[in-house]
Amino acid sequence: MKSKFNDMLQVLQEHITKHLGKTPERLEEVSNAFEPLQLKRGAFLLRDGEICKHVYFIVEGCLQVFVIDKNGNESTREFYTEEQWVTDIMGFKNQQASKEYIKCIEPCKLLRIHYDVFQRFSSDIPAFAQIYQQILELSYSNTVYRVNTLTSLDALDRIKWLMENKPKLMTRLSSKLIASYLGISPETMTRLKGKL
Amino acid sequence: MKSKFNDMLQVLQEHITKHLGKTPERLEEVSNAFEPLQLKRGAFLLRDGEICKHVYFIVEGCLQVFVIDKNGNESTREFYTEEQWVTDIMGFKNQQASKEYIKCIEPCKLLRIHYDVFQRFSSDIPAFAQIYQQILELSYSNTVYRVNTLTSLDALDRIKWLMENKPKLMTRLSSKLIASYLGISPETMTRLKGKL
DNA sequence: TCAAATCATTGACATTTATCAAGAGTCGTT
DNA sequence: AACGACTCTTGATAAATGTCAATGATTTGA
Repeated sequence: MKSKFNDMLQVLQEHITKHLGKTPERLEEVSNAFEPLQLKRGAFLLRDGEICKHVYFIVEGCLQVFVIDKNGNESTREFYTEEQWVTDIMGFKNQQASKEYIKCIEPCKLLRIHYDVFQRFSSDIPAFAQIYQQILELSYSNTVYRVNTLTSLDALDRIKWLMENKPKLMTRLSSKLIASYLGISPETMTRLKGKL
Repeated sequence: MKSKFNDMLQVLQEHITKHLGKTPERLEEVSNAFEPLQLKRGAFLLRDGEICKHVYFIVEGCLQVFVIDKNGNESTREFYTEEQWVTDIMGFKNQQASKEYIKCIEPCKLLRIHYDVFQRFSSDIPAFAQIYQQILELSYSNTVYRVNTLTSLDALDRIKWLMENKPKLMTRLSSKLIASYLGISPETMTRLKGKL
């Protein structure tokens, strides 16, 4: 369906324009380099050991990035939703095997750009490099906060932190997923919710 | 002492050249924008609530970046040593109050560059922007690993992880500091070391 | 080199959190 | 609408980790 694809591209274009503060040169060329992707709940974009070939832009839906520990439990590093960018950054940059999984936890509409094109745009189009750097800075900053909450807060305070800082995730996601994000078991999650 | 300052600048220049893969243009101009700094063990570069005005390059010594939790305990986000860059990235970029402390845990020789100069170089000198991006990617990647180890490993496995991945820190730092980095109490650290 | 401060270790105990199991509820798919 | 799969909750118990206190060792700065 051509019109749906165009709708998706428009979301991307507006996202880029908003973040850059102006309409960049070659916006059409850049957005046309993206490929649309519709995925069912449960589909994987990446598995442990695979090389991540794309950066994904989320038009609609929610993705979970996680690892699996020695007991087979999922530990979620991050959830990504509408108008966010997802990839395994170092695996992507160096084209090396990932240690993470990326999975759709809702039906998703995505746009993806291939490594080769990404690299070309990064060096050829300053506005593209600039957007990328902004995303990188924001991602880094989020992850820094995440480390600090994980090491300095107990389970109950981590739940409170999430409710205050990412309330939309709390309502959108299952308790089990939230628990895997906070580094606690689903049972503990249930019990602590009673103490709020 | 002029010659010591020159020695410090040379370390910086070699670091930049190595990471860029070539000697960049305007290297002298860039390195002369840095100010040398000698600090005693225990000195603070930044405290909670302050605005970080500089990016620091470590010529010699070790820095601790940490937060203080509600019980007054330090939680270390990261240690930085020779030839690494340190700042509170989002606070620096947006010139907003930091939530972290940055402290010398050894006598330190540092070079620092001021926010205004950093911004100017970032937009004027492509090689400078490129180095900055590399540092950002590496820092982000490290922090991602850190989140995954904190959520997916128990205390003993986190110690093992540190020994395998950052063995120099294990020998260089006190157990107390290591414990605050791993998110465990000093007593637990002592006990688990016996189980290795 | 010495005195003061900090650190590491150990024991006893408290607290937090995980694990296992079972039943009720919910959701998605057909 | 019904089936099956998954999720949530609760209880009982176990394991992991924290806290407090005391002692000896180590380090640091004067």
